[in-house]
Amino acid sequence: MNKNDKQELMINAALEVFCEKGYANTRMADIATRAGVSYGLVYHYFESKEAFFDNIVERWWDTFYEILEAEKNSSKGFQQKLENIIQFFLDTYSHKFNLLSIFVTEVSRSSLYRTERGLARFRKAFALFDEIMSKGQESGYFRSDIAPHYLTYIFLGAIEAFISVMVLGKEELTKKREERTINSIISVFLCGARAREDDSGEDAGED
Amino acid sequence: MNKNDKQELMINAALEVFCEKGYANTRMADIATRAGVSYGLVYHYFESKEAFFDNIVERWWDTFYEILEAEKNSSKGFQQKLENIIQFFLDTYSHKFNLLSIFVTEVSRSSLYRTERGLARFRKAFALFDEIMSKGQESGYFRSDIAPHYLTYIFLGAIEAFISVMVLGKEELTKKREERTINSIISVFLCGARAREDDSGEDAGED
Amino acid sequence: MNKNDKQELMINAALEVFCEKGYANTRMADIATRAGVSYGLVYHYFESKEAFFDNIVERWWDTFYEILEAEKNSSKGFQQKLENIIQFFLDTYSHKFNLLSIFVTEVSRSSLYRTERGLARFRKAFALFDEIMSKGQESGYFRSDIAPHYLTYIFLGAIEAFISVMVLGKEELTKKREERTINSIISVFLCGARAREDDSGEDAGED
Amino acid sequence: MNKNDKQELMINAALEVFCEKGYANTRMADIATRAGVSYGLVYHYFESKEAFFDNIVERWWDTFYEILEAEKNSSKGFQQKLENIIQFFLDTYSHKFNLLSIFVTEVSRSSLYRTERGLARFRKAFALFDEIMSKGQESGYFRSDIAPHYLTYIFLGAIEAFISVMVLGKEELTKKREERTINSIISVFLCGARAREDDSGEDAGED
DNA sequence: CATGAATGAGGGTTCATTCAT
DNA sequence: CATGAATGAACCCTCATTCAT
Repeated sequence: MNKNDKQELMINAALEVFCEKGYANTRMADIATRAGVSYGLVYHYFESKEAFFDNIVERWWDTFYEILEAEKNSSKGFQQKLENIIQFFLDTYSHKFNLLSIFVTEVSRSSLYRTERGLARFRKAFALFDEIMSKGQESGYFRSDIAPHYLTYIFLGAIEAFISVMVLGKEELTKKREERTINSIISVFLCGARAREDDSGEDAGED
Repeated sequence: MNKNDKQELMINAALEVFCEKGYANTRMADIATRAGVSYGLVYHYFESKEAFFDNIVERWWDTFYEILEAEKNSSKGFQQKLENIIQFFLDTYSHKFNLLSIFVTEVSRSSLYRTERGLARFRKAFALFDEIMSKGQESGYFRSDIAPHYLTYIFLGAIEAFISVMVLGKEELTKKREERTINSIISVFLCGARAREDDSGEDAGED
Repeated sequence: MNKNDKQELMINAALEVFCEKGYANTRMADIATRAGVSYGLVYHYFESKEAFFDNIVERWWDTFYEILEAEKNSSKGFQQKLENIIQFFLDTYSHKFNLLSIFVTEVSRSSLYRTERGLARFRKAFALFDEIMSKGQESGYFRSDIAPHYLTYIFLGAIEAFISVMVLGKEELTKKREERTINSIISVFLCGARAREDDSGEDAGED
Repeated sequence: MNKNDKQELMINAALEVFCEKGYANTRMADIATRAGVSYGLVYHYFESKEAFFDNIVERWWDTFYEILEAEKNSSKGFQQKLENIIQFFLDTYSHKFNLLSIFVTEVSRSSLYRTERGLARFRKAFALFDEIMSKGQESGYFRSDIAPHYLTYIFLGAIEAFISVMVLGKEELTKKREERTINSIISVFLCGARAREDDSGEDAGED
């Protein structure tokens, strides 16, 4: 078993334990035990508990930045971009539940995020998102009477609420539910929650 | 100084310290020192650190339930109800910043609330909100093709995002900003983020 | 309610609580609560927890000294003296269970009995007992080839074993059991546990 | 220094400190200091203060059970069995004074042993002893008109009284004193404290 | 690299005792 | 006398981190 294998083992163990018990209630010993490695070995790979946690969290942010960057630069329509971003969260929920759970329950709370570094991560994500929103406004797709970062708050806040509820309830995510989630967020975000004159219950079509 | 005064002193001290350092990094001694009382006295009034924190958190929930209950039963229009709820958060931000900050960074989504009791509090709030949304659908105000709790998620998620950003940035809340926040959330939630046919880009400055 | 009433209330409460929970696990607050008096009042009557306990224990010793003194000076036969002493323990078991229980489970163990004062109490009781045994030897009733304090140890040790078992088992003490206990101890102490030549399985207790 | 050495070091330190100060007045720090190890190491080997103490106490009981079992099964005469048991206590007094002292002052009759587990240990010892006494009765060696467990109480009570006095007085145990102790207990237990007809230190009828 | 024994600063909690009212 | 709020020294236990092997 080489270096990377062990490290991977520990990271997966950490994801599990941090997710189950939360950062504060997780002991380094728990991670070592779960990973099936010796106690002290954890410190060969990770500087400290905080650094370990940070390492994990950073992976989340990097993938998030990546998707945002990709969507920002993609030539797809704006609705598609937004759908893709929601889909990213749903995929993460399905395939990396622990990671997303940690993000939802620990990240904004962690003392890590009382640091300048933590805040910077949020800002970076928001900034990327703002660019998408701005472009959408410039292109005439989004209304321009709302500041782009306000649009960001509303859209991301909505996603986070859905994800939080799912995570806290450990709810199963079916294909059907995925669709409903995406459609609901997209439809309300784009067209609003008001009943329309001609409302007949149809879907929000666009692009 | 009577019993309630001392208790109030401690609660205010706790609000400050929990807000500044977070639950995990707050020592009971910090609270006692900040309150200007002796170490042991804290335990005269509060069973334990957790019970103390819970006591504080419960106050938040109770005021939240209260406003939700009030709006649910009020005969005002639905837009007004939603505006009042946002206003409640903004008022809390202005006048009870510490409390709201604790809610945002420690309670909402926190692993502290993986307990049945914590989840029950969320459920109760969501249930109250769902009733408002359902009524709005029944009355034809809100569109009916979206599940009422989905509307809840989107609306509350949006608010929470705004509040979180404000809290993390310790941003000052001017009257003007209050208005813009309310208008943005309400407007997007009700009418959507899409540019309208007759949209001419006016209104609501960015910044 | 006058001073002595309150004091009596507290002493009875203390007997109960010390007996139930042991010295170390008894809080002054427990005693006050049990006695139905206010927290601080205990300190008007008793210097400290240790002094309180000591006060209670002293009562035990004083009654014990009294009976020993009485039996020492009585003109009754030696067997009768011994029976009376056993009877004293059994009566105390019946009527002052808590007191005897505390003696059995706490006194020899207490840090109070690592003090010179505590040891002095034991010595005083042993000294009184030794006098009885010595007189019995002088009078030819007890064998003289065993040091009188050795006789004391054996006799008191036997009693204490019976009492300890009863206390730990919270066993009920019937009249019949009292008799059997007295007869057994007396009979074995006086005549030994060996089967006698003419042993035919008859009851314990000569005379 | 290997694992067992350290553990042994701590156990010996604990025996000393528990013996000197009693369970309640012993701090884990005392044990660590006495053993010359760091504070935290104690918890590396022992779950808790109580578990540590229990571990020590269990060793006592196990050696006691062992000797009782051995004597129960031995083919020696009953007097020899009883002598061996007394000898066991005296040997323990000489070579493991701390252990015996802890047993006498902290365990036997202690409220620590109000637990079912503690009582079970007593019962097991008594049961083993009862078997010896019963066999002695069946074989015609002991009188049969006394319940075997009553014989047990008297014999063990006598031993415990001797040991307690020795422990509390920290008395030195010479070979001569050992003999006298054994002879006294055995002689009185088997033959009684009454002066015999043919006693040459005799007489003076009484009663 | 790997192991797990060793360290020790902290922090929550208890509770005997004091004291103002 | 009575009350119970107030004090603060202990003390158990945890656990991140270090280090000898």
